[in-house]
Amino acid sequence: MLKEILSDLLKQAIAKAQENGKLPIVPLPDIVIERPQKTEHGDYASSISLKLARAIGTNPMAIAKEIAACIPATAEIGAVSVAPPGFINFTLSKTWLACQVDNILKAANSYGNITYGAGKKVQIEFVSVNPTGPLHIGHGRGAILGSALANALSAAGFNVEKEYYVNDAGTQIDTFYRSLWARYQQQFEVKVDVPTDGYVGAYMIDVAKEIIVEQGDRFMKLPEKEAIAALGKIGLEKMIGKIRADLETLRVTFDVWFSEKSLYANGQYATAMKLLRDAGYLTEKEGATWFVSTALGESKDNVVIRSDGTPTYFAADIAYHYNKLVERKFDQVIDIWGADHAGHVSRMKAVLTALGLDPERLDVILGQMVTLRRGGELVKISKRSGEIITLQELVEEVGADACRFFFLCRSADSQMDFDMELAKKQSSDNPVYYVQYAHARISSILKLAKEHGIDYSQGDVSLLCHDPEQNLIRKMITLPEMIEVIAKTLEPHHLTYYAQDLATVFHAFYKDCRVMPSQKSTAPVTDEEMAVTKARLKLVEAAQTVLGRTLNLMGMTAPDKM
RNA sequence: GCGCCCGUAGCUCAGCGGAUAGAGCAUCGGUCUUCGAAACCGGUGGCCGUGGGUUCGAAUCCCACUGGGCGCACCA
Repeated sequence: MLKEILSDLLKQAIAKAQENGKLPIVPLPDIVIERPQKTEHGDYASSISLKLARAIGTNPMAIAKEIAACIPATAEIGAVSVAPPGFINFTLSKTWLACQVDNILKAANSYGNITYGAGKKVQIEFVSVNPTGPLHIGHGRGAILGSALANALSAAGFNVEKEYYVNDAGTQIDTFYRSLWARYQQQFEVKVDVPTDGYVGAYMIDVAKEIIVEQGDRFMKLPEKEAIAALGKIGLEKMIGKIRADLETLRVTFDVWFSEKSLYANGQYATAMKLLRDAGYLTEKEGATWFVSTALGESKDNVVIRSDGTPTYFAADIAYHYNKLVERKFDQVIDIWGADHAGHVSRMKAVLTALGLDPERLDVILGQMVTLRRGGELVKISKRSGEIITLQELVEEVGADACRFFFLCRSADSQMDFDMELAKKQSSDNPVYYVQYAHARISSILKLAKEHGIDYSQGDVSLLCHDPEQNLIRKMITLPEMIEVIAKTLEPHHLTYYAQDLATVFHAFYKDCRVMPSQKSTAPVTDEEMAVTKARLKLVEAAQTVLGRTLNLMGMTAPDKM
């Protein structure tokens, strides 16, 4: 990647300057290559001389000049300059930039892929909502974050597995079973109430009705205990099926649906608990078993096994993470949780330490709360009043593409407003359409070229030397850098900004540079004009590749027409 | 009380140690006889919550304060 090439060049230049006695030998700080905000400062810059100035004790401008003088000429660099207070600025070579168009076309849909991840096994676990109710909009944010991050990490060279942890054990499942049994009986005019702690939502009635359509009243004839278990199991499958279908309409899919129950069946729960006990991190208190998190600097201990002998959610999660890191040997595990689970993070990390694992192997991304609005008006999403807007309703109203873009365009750790009115607008106000429109425009140019039978495969990219063309190429070649940033920070929101920037430079190019020869003109097309057309068609196709890839990473469609 | 996240343009938010702080929307004004005007160009608009500190250099790092959100169960 360019940044590495430049930082290597600087390293060599400094070494050379030191050999020549132009610079004293001092310990080298990290060489950071950054992108200047102002275009007149070039494409890349380094402040290395400002940092060296401290150690050397002379003025940074002089140091910068010495270093710059030792930078050898390379294909990539067009110019090196020094600017106060001591920056070394690099401008990319015009011919090198133009050549990148051919590289992009050659790489096609793999353009942007990098080797940063080195094939490391990464698991991203997200959504993982209890299968006891429908997904709401907050879950949508986690779903999109996870699926886009997975795409980006794959592009960054990681071996990624997406997982949904199904909480199919524990008290909430028992409650779900009893609630469903009540709704089922009600369909047969039995006077029973949904348990007071139960799930009262109308969707439970729908599930009960569905089961009756498929299986009739056969559960009414079973002993109650048996009926609850059998009915519940079917209901649970149906709920999971609904969740899966909801997510699929958002183009969110998983490689593994992992059952919590399986941790008890295969003995891994017991193994994890034994490891903690042997390491001295479990203690009995008030009839329950506690994880002694205070021994690891936490503010309080946590119950792992209740006094009635049942494991808590925390205990299951301990076994689950033991399974991920020890049994399945993921190099890195990323959990995406809602902000309401923030308190769970440090506990979970403490558990890993207690199990003798490196807590750095676990990253937790907390998606902050989402508020819904229509234009200026807040949409209440109170569970109690039953006004809750489900994820399904949101997707139906605004569409999967807009949903994905809007959930993605804010960093996970800031709360977000989701404006349904804006997301639905089919106009320039809406960034979703702005980006997709650029793609459609490109398709339409390429279609026109095809209709005219123009074969541009031999187009000469060195003709692409005008500013609008070069600026477009400049933006395109930062795709790999952007992917690396996401891999390092686990912040997929950069995708949306990149997509908008790319669309902007494309539209600017389109305005300034005509691609196809004018159809209205009566004069015959000259050879020079045709050569430019062919070069620009290559550029346009490359732009489509990069924009399409970006949309693809966001999980959005790249339409040929709108 | 303790912990985590946030406070940047009228609004929604990027930027998270570098050069004159950015985008979209809103607002004001320009641009269609030629590849899609769902587009482009320009103007207005900022004590980057407040106060200290570190640094050659701070919106960015540290401390205190302040406003908002979320946690602090033998719930998940």
